[in-house]
Amino acid sequence: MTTHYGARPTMKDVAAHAGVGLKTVSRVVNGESGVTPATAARVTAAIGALGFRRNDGARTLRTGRTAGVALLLEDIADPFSSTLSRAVEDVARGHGSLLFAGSSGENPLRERELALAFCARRVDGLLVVPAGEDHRYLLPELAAGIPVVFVDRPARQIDADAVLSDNAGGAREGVEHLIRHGHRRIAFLGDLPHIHTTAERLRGYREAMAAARLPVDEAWIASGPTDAAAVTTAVDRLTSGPAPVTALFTANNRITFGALQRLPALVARPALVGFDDLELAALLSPGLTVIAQDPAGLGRAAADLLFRRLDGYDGPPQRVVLPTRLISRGSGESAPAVL
Amino acid sequence: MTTHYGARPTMKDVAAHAGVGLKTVSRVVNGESGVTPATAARVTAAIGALGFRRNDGARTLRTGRTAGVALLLEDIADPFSSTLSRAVEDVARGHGSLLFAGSSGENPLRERELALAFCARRVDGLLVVPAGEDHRYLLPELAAGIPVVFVDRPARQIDADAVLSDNAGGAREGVEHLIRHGHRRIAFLGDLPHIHTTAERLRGYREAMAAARLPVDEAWIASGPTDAAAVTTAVDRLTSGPAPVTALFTANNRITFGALQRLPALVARPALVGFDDLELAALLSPGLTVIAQDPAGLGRAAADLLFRRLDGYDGPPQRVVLPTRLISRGSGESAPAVL
DNA sequence: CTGAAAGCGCTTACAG
DNA sequence: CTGAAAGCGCTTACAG
Repeated sequence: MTTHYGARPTMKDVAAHAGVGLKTVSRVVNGESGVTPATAARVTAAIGALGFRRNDGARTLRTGRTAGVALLLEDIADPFSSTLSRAVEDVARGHGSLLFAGSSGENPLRERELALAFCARRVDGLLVVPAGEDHRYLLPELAAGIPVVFVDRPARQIDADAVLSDNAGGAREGVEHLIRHGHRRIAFLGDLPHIHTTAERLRGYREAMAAARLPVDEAWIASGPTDAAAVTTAVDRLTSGPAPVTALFTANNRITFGALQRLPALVARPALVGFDDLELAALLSPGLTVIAQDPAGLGRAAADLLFRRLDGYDGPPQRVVLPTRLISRGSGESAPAVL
Repeated sequence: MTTHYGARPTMKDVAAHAGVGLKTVSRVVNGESGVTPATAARVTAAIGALGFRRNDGARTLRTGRTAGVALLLEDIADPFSSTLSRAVEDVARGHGSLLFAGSSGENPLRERELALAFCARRVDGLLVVPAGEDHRYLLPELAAGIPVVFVDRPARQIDADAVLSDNAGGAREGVEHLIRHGHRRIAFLGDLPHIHTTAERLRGYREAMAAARLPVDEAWIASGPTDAAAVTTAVDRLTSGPAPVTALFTANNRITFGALQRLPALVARPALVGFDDLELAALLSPGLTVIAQDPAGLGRAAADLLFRRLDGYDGPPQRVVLPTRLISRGSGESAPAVL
């Protein structure tokens, strides 16, 4: 090892060390044909001796392809996001591509900042679980040929590829399930109302209630922050008073989690169906009934679409919708405590 | 927008459009001083008109700093990994750095492949949850001044920074807890034995047993694959026969998860303490007693150390050990069913 | 089979 | 305050 601390050998150094031209080193490094075994051996030896590693940044500058894609999530620490992320990584790997990951934290400014930083790195493509309300800032990138696929929520103000869950259909199925078990007073607990998935799931809730000709008291709809304290407050309000609800539909995993924490403290435990599965759901008593999404499927479908675009597919923006799945485990099958 | 599909405007294009020199554009883009407001305005207008975005790859080539760090995990979909990842991301963000993430899948070849790919991108630094047995392949990178910090497990065959949990101490505390509640026949269920954390946790188990002068039957130690089927088999074997164990110490979250699935099927439910916390642990019946690690703390400490190195700190390789925490919730406090 | 020249899009040093 | 030249480490297109 003759490298100095902080200095990396370049192809030029390798060429000098091996006594060949720069282009010959390039050929060996890239496995191109047309180099005699003897020459190649000299180059290989020099590479080893100097600890040379090609600078892919320089390569990118010349070839234009980064071999990297970026994934923008709400929060990588959330199980939904991390499962999706892993699926994307696996697809990217199959295409020889590395993954940049960033968490927007549901902050539109941060989303934009991250997306543009990735674009400045000239990633080959972008996968975005959007937080923002306006994605026109991506127009120059799209015009420059960087494909962008939206995941979980569609783009706003621009027409772009999107891979989504059947949010309305899933919520409808969940609420129908509660109705089928005798519930008529059913609460909807959702995330912030402007979020696309919240709106869609609420739509599914309303559709199910309407289809069963059940009136909806607007007081049954709690859409807001999803921290434990907020959910506790909402659960307490909904399950108390003269005419409490007998069932809860919790519209995402954080809300379900919050509600589960609170339920044991209640006198009459309401039935519960949650949107999104939780890992230990089957081990609770009662088991947790959910509308399960397929985060890995979303990630795969989105990444597949992105790489098809990178391979030249040039059709109009697509919208892919993946089905959800009802999993009955007990919490959603109890009859109303009060009739 | 006058950009053509697939073509990105460069500083040269902006300069021509604004009727200024290249360097003036560079100054405006980078917010350097010494440009009249009028000139700056012309440049800014040209940037907007052309949809120009600086190519950070080209910038990197000249400056040598990538403003990106890489994080190599076992599996980003695992809650431990994803929480750690988010903490690293937050620290990186504070330093203006983006994050590359990759999952090695506990495969040494894949780890090496990913690490070298990140190095070829000339990331500023590397954070590694190692899967491999020999990290000498990183020597040229370290020599070139790329700092590498190992997380959760130390490097092998090289001397490098490492941020670890107190695995032996945590396991010892968990097993002592079971002993304190009357258990004498305690099983250890671990991951593959060659993994550093497995070995350390087993060491803690043996220390606790020895300190209490309890004999250890080697048949009580099951170290191997952590899939549900393997864990089920192990649990069944350990809890049956003429002299079953009365308590289980499950040495990571996947094993705890597998054991929890199986316990309801057993006649006599053994006590259980798991290493790593699970999200719904408090809602199970009985609640799950665990030795909790601090994955976010590990990520933060490792990232802090990495950025200190990037800021010039040049001390000898450090080893940081973070404490674990016993959380009693019920499953670890039941007395032996059989005495 | 081999290599010298030009250029990718920036920044660094320098000169006006 | 402004810009022309050189160069970062590679690959592309050519020539021998």
